[in-house]
Amino acid sequence: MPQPARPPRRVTIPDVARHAGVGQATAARVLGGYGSASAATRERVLAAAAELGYSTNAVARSMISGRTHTLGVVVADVENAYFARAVRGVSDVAARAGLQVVLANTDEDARKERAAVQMFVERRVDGLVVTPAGSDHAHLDKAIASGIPVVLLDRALGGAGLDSVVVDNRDAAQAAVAGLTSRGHTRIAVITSASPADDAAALASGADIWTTTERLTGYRQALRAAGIPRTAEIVRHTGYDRARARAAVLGLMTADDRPTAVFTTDNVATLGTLDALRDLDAHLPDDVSVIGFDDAEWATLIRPRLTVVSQPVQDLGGLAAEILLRRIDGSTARPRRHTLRSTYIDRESTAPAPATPRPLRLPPPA
Amino acid sequence: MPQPARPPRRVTIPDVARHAGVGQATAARVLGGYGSASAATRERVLAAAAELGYSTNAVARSMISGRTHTLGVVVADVENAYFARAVRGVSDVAARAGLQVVLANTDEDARKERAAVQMFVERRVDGLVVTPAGSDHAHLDKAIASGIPVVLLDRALGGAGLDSVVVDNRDAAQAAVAGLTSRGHTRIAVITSASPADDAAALASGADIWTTTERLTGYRQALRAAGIPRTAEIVRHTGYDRARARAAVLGLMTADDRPTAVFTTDNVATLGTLDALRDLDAHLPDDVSVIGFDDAEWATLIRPRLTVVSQPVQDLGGLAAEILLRRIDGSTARPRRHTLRSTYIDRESTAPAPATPRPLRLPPPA
DNA sequence: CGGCCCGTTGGTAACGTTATCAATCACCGG
DNA sequence: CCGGTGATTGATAACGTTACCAACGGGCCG
Repeated sequence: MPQPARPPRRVTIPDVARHAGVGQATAARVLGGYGSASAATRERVLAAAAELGYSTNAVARSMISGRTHTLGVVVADVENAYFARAVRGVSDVAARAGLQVVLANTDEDARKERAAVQMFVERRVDGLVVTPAGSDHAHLDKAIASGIPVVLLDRALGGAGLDSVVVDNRDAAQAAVAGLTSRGHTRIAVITSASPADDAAALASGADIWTTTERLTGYRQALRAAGIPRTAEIVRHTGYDRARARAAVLGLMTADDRPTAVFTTDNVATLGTLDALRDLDAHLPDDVSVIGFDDAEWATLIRPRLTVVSQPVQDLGGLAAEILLRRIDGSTARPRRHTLRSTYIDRESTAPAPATPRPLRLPPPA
Repeated sequence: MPQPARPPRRVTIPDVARHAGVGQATAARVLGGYGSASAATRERVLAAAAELGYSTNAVARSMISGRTHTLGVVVADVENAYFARAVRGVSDVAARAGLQVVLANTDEDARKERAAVQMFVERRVDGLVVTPAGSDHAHLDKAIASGIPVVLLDRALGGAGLDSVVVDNRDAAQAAVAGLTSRGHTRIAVITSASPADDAAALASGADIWTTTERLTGYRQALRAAGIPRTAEIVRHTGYDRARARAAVLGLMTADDRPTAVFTTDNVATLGTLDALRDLDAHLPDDVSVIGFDDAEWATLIRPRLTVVSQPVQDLGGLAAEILLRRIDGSTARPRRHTLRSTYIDRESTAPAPATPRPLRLPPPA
């Protein structure tokens, strides 16, 4: 009888109590591990429970305790290594506290995000980790209003009065790009998944909304600090799309006065950039220097090894979970932004700018 | 008031009913979307609900319906791209049916797996996708006995009478290795995460227990078919550990009569293998041919592009979810093993065996 | 020896839904 | 004008746990 024929009637506390010859409440106390019971009765109840194959109904327990021992996690896409690591970080800390993690993927779609958050509210998760896709946070406010603490991951949503866990995007990007300018690079391209609209908004308001716009700001600050004029900025918005990133770099590198360095603001952009440079037979780092944001398992596999800004992604997730646990415990500390340090890992993909950049051309298809 | 001061009393159906001036049952029918109600009352109730900010309590609903609209997924580690893709596959299909996914990582620890499964049973998930860490399945049988359908992912657990979703490991491995032997390779190493004990057991019994042992069997069959004696098999069991895989390949390649080809049975082994070959300054594919099991985003990034056996991992997860949905719907079809086809992607990392293999040495540290 | 405190025990009321069922009402055909 | 049919409505009983409270008995202090 390998798969369930029909949901068999489940053993409940009254069943166990009857079988053990004690009152319901007593059996409940023993099985629920609360209140008091003599050693003798405890043993009788436990024996009866084992004999009958009793298993706690966590749903009923949640119903009354108001706790589901569950954390909702809303990310763009678990398939992306970045989010996978973050989820793992949340999951580990949560598991240690006896909570489980429920997952939702949004694919950066604000509608899906709202639906997921609402579903989590209905499920009465104990806390919510969200990587917001849009700047609207009405749905998150509603969650909080209904008693569910929320922590933003990777993106801060300035002024929303929410806890958030992010890395020092601007400083890290600035330091990385400064390393490029100090080596004589003046034509430095940045490939980013930030949308042009967000970029423009950030630029106009002076306030950074997104992780990626923060990194762009860092890039711009570094250029300015090196005395490079604004007109020499080379920014390509390629969305969250490896092929578009490749195409953009291809275009950039085959034009006159091509960039001698590329800075990418996320892993997908990095992948697309390296695709293009490989296809162009570019020799890294002599022809082009590359710095990627976010480390990857393959970063040390390619030649030259990729220089990156490495983020403590798992810690980010872990910290988010810890903040949530504290809030669940009743903390009413003022919500704030928690910033973790990223580290610059200098490997082999940067070099001084070539005096006269070698022209790059796509070889004709064989 | 950014984070919840204190869990506010929640609006319930009786509240809405009172406010709308109708009976509880009527309000419940409207809000629950079942039974009948006149257009006028429906509107009144909905208005009252909106005004009061009512939100369904899914826990109470589950309590009575017996459905949690939740799937439990037990994997070794979401951080691993393979499992991340599988989880995504499950999640997508589940989401389309209105179910959410609860995640548990086991790190291949059978104890953690048992704990996770038990927790899922207590939570009354509607179904369970499990990547079993050990061959013991008592805990899974218990889940099924309690009415929760289970589908095994990636690993079949022969004879357990469970549904499982796997790829054609043996055939795919055999075909891949046969491609090597047909190109004149006779010294072909395999780097695997399978434990020596499991390998020996599989070899002795003739039955394959694990995905990885199946791939080993395919390797052995290919060698036999090519007339290569058993004594010429080169198998290294490196566990689930990139560094150990690297060390093993380092040892293998610097010995006399080194292998001219390496076949890896999983991505971690592939990574470690490529680490070693890069450190040895091996020239792929002339010095060594490499075939990896499981494709990766970086496989086309390295030079030469890596030849792999590609698995439809996301489909694997999706199919597992579909089977579960059918079982939840009441299907009592005989449990069986569902095998999906993997595809051999011939890229650039294989070549004919060199007549006289160039000796490989680790360059002295600079 | 009486009064009191405390560990133990069991009955029963929550928790917030859905399920069941009887009652009511309007409408229709005969 | 009456019996019947079907839609609409509301009271009330589940679901399986934990919370609450009163009752009981033994030991200890005064």
